[in-house]
Amino acid sequence: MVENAAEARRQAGIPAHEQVYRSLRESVLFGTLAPGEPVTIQGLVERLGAGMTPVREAIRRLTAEGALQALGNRRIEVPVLGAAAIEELTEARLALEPRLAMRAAERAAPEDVVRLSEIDTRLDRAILRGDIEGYLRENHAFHSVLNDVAQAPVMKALTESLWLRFGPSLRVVCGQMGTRHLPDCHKDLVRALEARDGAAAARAIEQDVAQGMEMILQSL
Amino acid sequence: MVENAAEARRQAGIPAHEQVYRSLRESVLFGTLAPGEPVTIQGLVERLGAGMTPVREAIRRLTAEGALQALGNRRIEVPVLGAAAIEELTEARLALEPRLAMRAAERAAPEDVVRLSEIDTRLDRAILRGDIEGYLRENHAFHSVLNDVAQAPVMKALTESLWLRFGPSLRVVCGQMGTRHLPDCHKDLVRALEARDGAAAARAIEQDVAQGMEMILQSL
DNA sequence: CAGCGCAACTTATGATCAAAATTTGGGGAC
DNA sequence: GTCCCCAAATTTTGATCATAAGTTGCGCTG
Repeated sequence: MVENAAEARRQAGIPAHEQVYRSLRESVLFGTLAPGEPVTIQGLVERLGAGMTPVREAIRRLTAEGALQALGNRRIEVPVLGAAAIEELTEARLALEPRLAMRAAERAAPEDVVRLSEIDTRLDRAILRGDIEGYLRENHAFHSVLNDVAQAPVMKALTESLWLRFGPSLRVVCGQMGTRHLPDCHKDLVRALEARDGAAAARAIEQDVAQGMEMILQSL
Repeated sequence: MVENAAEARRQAGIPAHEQVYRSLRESVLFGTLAPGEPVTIQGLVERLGAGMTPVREAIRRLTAEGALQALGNRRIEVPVLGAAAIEELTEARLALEPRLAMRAAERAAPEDVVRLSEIDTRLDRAILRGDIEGYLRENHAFHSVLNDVAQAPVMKALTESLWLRFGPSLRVVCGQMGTRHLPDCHKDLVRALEARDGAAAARAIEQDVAQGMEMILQSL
């Protein structure tokens, strides 16, 4: 990940701070940034070949979104979640995501259902393959598309903030336990969308959230 | 608000970007920043007597929190809320704030109740006085303390993001309608906390949210 | 009303200063 | 003589600024 300088330049038009933001965000969700890992400005400047100001802005943004945590001492790290934090995240997810699923069920067009099915297929393959990053990416994509269909940009943004918070912990859990035993209530959800059954969609997501977060909680 | 340079320097130890952030945040919640108003970096540099980098960081942070909106064209403004946005904000608030109130009721110490009562007293006085900024500040303080008592930092952060989003619109409404007819279910809430009745606390907040947001919705 | 140029603003860099962490070295205790 | 602890020096990292370079939008001219 050192040759990104050239890659970054390639995407001209997109400001550097945005590129750094996306890159860092991916690292939090799917990459190698572990809970408790320190994030330094200068480290990112070197790793991404960007200037200080864009890196700085990206870090502030991700800190505001809860993906990073500013320690008092001008130091920044990936937050370490305790049991209380995970329980709170679960409660917050249960407050928001079933509502989004319900809205999605009321608004889903057939092509949306197709898109979600395709993602779920890829997700299953990633699980069988034991591909952790693939699982994380497709799982996130599934929920992201679902929340797009809900047409609720604010609640989607809040939910994304929650995902950024438990992302690193989820990745650790997957690394420990492999991709077997992962929750997958997506089939139920797709069926609920097809049937335009909001309540069923909400229940499916509720299951998915509860199982996923329980797994994180179990592994301390 | 031009002499803030000296004032800012006085608060040494707190980084400039943090000071700019707080100042700008106050402007969004209680100040004179109206929906649709453009926010320029240079304007803030001059107004606050700060450098570009700290201003830039503060803006990114507030943009991530939804207080500001980045238009595509490198322009930033205070978001203008339509009916759909207000309805979504209402749904999001109803998803989160009653839960926080319930948690607060389960955890409130007597001194917390006292603190909230005091704020509510000042709030009533501000209403009688017709002091809009005072109302906005005390109202926010009331809910902020309540959400602190709930001991749920993540859900509190999400809720703050919602307040930042409707803050400017609420202020406009108050300017149009004065401080009469403002919702105040805080007495019910304080009683519920005293009785440690979580369900009653949730109902009180639900009322408060519904009435307040309805008022914003009514005035377009 | 199309094209052009100006003015305002944004983006990004690198330098500079300050603060925190880490290393290093010396002195004392056992 | 060895080990440990504390303090000074070094190094790493963060914060801020001044400025150069690049966009955007607006108004003006033809």
